[in-house]
Amino acid sequence: MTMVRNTRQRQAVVQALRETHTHPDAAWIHAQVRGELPNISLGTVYRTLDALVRDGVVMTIERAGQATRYDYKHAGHGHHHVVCRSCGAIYDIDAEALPLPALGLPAGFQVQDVRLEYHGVCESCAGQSEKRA
Amino acid sequence: MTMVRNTRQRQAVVQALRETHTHPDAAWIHAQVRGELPNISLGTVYRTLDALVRDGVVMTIERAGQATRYDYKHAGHGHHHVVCRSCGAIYDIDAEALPLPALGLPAGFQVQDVRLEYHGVCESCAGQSEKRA
DNA sequence: TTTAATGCAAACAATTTGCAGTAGA
DNA sequence: TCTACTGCAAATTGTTTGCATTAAA
Repeated sequence: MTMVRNTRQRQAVVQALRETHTHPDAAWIHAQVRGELPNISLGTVYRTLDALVRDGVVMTIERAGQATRYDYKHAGHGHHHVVCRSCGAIYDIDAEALPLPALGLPAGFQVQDVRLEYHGVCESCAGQSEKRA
Repeated sequence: MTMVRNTRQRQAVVQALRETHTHPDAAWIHAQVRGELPNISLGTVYRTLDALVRDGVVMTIERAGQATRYDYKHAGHGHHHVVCRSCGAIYDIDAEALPLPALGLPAGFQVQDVRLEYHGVCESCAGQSEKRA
């Protein structure tokens, strides 16, 4: 019943995510996609990204106040994230072994996404005491 | 040189965090602490929480758009979080073995916090298709 | 045709910030 | 005393939403 439409906007957002190896935010994706669809709205980008997250195609790195960063789940490339709290840089760590669903989950809980994040300060930020990003 | 003062506001925030076993947000903590310090501002609560996170005393569960939830790191109680994307409920999972810092971190990166989160839908939300929280 | 998805703009909500006054050390 | 911290209020900023319109199926 819930029918999903394969719109050009959705295609463009997915393509933009596939093509980058960074961890872009909604505004970056919006700017990117505008190259092809000049009238696409930021609202649509957000709605599309939400749908992709629900579908499990994309995962997020979320920080209070900061813009959410999106990460297309390329097949086979399981990885975790290293987040610099100072400059906001995000690095990938290949997931040798995924810390898959533990025992002890609440009864009936359906896991959609497992995220392992290392938060801290990157080398250059540790050197100088830099500002936020 | 950077001197930290042990103010009553800071004490009250820490105490409030210690006393609860939930994962409160800044507004809840603010309301709580007002019992003792009626004039404490929400801004101060935020600044204090930021400091506690920097000190490694408190960790956060962050969700875009949603209020950040704070979690006092009780000694010995290593645990991970299970987050319901629908109702926002947060459950704890005891950390049998902490997935400690992996090999493969960027050179010079100083890890301050490791977080393992299971995102998905809790049992009751899965039953009905409920709304966000 | 049918209705999910869009663009636009306004609305929201969480968080941050500037500044003058307060209170730890 | 000295200056980190506070309260207040205004300002930011990421994200969401209502609604009339458009375009997939």
